[in-house]
Amino acid sequence: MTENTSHNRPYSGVIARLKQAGLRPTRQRIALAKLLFEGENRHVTAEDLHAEARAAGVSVSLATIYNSLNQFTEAGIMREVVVEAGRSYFDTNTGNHHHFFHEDTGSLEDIPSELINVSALPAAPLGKSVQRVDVIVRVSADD
Amino acid sequence: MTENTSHNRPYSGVIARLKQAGLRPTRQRIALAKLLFEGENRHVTAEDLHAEARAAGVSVSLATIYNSLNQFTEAGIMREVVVEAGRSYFDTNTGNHHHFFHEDTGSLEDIPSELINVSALPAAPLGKSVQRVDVIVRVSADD
DNA sequence: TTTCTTTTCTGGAATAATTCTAAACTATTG
DNA sequence: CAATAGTTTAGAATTATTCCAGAAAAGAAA
Repeated sequence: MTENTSHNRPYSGVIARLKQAGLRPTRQRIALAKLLFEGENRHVTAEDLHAEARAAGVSVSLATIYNSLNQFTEAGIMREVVVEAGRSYFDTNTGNHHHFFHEDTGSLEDIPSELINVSALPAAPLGKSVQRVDVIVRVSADD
Repeated sequence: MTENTSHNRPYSGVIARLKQAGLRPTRQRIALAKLLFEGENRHVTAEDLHAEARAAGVSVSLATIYNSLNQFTEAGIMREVVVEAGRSYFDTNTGNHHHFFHEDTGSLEDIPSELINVSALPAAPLGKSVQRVDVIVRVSADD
């Protein structure tokens, strides 16, 4: 019987996940998916992931890192978080939540959505619908 | 008496405003400040403002646009809004408020802070303080 | 004014993040 | 296994922004 939880699990779990997302489980996508999805949720930039892959002995081009992160995002198994002009972060947590952005270290930290209460949203303009509400709490070392 | 149009006023408010911000009122800063601060609040990119300046017959280099927007932001008379990786918006409204981001047109719209209620914020991590809370409501045309 | 000092402006080069391209490669299907 | 459709790759191209070093302009002083 095949295990099918989203926890740590063998090789095949990541493959199933890619297939379900409509992506061919290639050598490089499998390697990247393992780095990203086996373990805790994470926030990475393309460069981060590239360095990590190389450190893990996986040979993947930077172009493929970008392709994969974008495909994972389109497929809904990751999401993009924009906090700084000129750099994109990708988040493996696709559930409803928000972020602390540590301005001094450039790192992100999840805030569970229950902890933030966004209410009384004005209606979306006519003919438009709300895609998502992002709350970014910017923190930095005290003055 | 001299003319008193907003286009041709030697002592328009912008000069005072620049001085108060600790910035020398130079020809190009005055021209840009007039475009930005005389009238309604606005959201511009560097390219937007550059095009607008040229259209208004003001000759300013793009480097100066970037310098000025960054200086205005540092001086606290504008603020930067990050909604899309790879593009910076600058907002003349420095008060407490939030934004609709129209994903299809790439434009921003203010949401008065009274209309959004962000509560129960988790405490900022130790030794850090909250710089700002940004709420971005992403909207796009209905499917 | 005239001169001096300091700040600002500018075009072009430099940088950084990301996307594009076209050829080489690989997974899947028959 | 061979055909074909999808994927990867290195490097070129693109985009947004910053850097640079000389030229111009602003403020202060004489």
